[in-house]
Amino acid sequence: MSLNPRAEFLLKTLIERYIMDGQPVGSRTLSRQAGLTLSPATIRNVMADLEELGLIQAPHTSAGRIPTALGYRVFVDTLLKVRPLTDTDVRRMQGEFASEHNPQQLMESASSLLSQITRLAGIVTVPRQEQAALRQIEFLSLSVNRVLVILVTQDGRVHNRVINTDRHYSPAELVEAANYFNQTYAARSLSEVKHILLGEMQKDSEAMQQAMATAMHMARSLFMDQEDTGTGLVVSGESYLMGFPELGNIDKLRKLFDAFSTKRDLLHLLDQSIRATGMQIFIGGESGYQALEECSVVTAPYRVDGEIVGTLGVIGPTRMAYEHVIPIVDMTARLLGGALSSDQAGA
Amino acid sequence: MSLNPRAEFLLKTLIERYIMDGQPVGSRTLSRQAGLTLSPATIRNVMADLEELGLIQAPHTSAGRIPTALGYRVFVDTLLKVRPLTDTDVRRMQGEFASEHNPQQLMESASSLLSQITRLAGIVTVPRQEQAALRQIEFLSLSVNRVLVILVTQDGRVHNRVINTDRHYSPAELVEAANYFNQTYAARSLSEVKHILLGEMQKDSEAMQQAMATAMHMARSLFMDQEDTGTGLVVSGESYLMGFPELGNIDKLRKLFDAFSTKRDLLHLLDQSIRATGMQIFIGGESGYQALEECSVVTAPYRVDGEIVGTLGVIGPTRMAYEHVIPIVDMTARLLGGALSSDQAGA
DNA sequence: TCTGGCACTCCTATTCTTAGAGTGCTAAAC
DNA sequence: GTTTAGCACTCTAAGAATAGGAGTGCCAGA
Repeated sequence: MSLNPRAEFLLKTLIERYIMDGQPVGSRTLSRQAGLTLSPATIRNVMADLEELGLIQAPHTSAGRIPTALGYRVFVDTLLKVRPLTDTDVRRMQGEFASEHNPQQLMESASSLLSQITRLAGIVTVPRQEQAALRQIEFLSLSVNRVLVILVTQDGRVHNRVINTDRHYSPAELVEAANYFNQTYAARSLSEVKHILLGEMQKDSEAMQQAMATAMHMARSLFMDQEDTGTGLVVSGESYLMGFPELGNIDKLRKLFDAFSTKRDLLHLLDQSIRATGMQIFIGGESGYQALEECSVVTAPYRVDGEIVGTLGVIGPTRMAYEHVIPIVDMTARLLGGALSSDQAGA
Repeated sequence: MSLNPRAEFLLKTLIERYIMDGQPVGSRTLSRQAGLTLSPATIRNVMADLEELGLIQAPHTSAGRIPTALGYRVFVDTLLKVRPLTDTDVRRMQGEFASEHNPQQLMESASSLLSQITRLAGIVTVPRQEQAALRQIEFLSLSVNRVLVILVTQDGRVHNRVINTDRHYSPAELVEAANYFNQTYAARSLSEVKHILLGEMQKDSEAMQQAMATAMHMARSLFMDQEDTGTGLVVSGESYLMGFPELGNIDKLRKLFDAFSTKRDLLHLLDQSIRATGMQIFIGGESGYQALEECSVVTAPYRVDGEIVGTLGVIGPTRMAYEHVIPIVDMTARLLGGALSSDQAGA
């Protein structure tokens, strides 16, 4: 695909214009917008070329042109110059995070910050419990045969789970078991712990000391019993999406909202992007999910102490102001990561 | 307002018909629907009377009639015969609750059950922490000056809060403090505890024994620091609302969704209904919230061990199938209450 | 008190028309 | 060779006109 500079410039201008007002862009408009001393006729020739290349298309014979998904792709990958955030912006965003310490709330702040600034739907994946490292575990006797397990992970989140036991455990037993657990498994990831436990449990339980046996028993109920309860996804500002005419069709909106409700598809998509180390942009159908047909998703992973633990980003119509959105998503990822890390370091 | 039986019957039939297909009902249609041997002309006379009374209205000169809010009110209060749920239905609903024990998940099940069955938006208020009685409290040292407080309320919910302390507390101190707390305040409501604490703290702290002092210190941070974190409202199935043509206007939908997002107004409304002991139905503007303009809200409080602790219900267009919705909301409230109570009793 | 009939109103859907925007092509100008 | 002006053509969006239909209110007679 060889584009001469003029064609590139015109493509860029056309897309920027289209992002601005959502109307198909005609040759006359473009010739004015571009600021070049070229007549509409010349522009038309270039536009015909761009159409040939599949970068733009005409909704119908006598409308202007709109970018195709491929056009956006080229735009985003090679033509777009993001404008860095001003210091004021950064400080304002920092302010939003400064007041929070609770990890869950930090994620909610991040999500609502994203949606408020970009006026799109903000999404933040909560770190997978599996990947999080264990910091501390405690067992509390709730009643005769119910034990509350409190599990604190390295990222500072606290998880509760009530497990039903088949006999009564005394508080002393539970404390001992927790101590054993904390000594043996601290700083390992939960999936690792699970794995080791599976091995340990093969061994003859007769040989176990009491604390260890109790711990094993708790662990079995804890890890084998059930999946993580949370949906692992924080979403805010969905209703902003209703403002966009290209999503005006109730049916499309509905699909989108169902995706937010079920959250499964979204999590899938975001799981993909957690593997990438940097910003990712899914344009239109690229994501492979029907509900996101006319939407783009801009994501960035965030790190806690250097380790990627989750992803955040926004969902909006393909026609979104990428040059604004991208630095905001990027900065939010940094800030959230920073807040979670320092939060932890400061502990 | 004196309605003769025939007029009542016709009003009932008209509303039922309108709820069915959403079209204004004309005299001819009504005369057929009602199954009475009355000519359309006669019906028209009756309809004119009903219009005079403000129970129905004509959208324009030559359309049929549709019910007014007042009409719905009369319908719901005096004409409606709810059809009880079949045993099969009840059993199926019970099934949904049987698999869950965690209170938070029970509420989510209730909400999604409501929305799935009624195809409207389901809402469940989480019991206010303030009202819940304290069952157990524990303090866990997370790091030098951070303590994790675990608070278990009578309804079985577990709350975490991390508090920053100004000095380090040893595990032993924390255990002692927790013991003191549990002995002194168990089974009192959180607001009561807060109140008592305020009193205690007036006393000369010199006179306090160590455990008590530590407990007081924790308590101050715990209760004075911050509001409850959760939004206290579980919502599901919002997207069902997009299917209704009367909410087809994107702007109206948007308002509604914003109400779901902010949740404050909804909580207000539901707070009202928590004071009523039985089912409540808000029709259209009655609720006083603009976002609920063309919506009705059907709510029922649910009880845990005889005590009303929260409300649940559905939100849908005024034209909803009340005779279906009402028993479902009622039953869900019973089941949720039951599940939470027995869950507790069985502990 | 109920009913049939009739004139009237208003909405809805359809068709037709028009104005405007934009294109592609060709031939001339640079 | 590239750019431009001109022109015929296409398609849409919006408005005007029209017809059909549903439903009403009222009156007079059963």
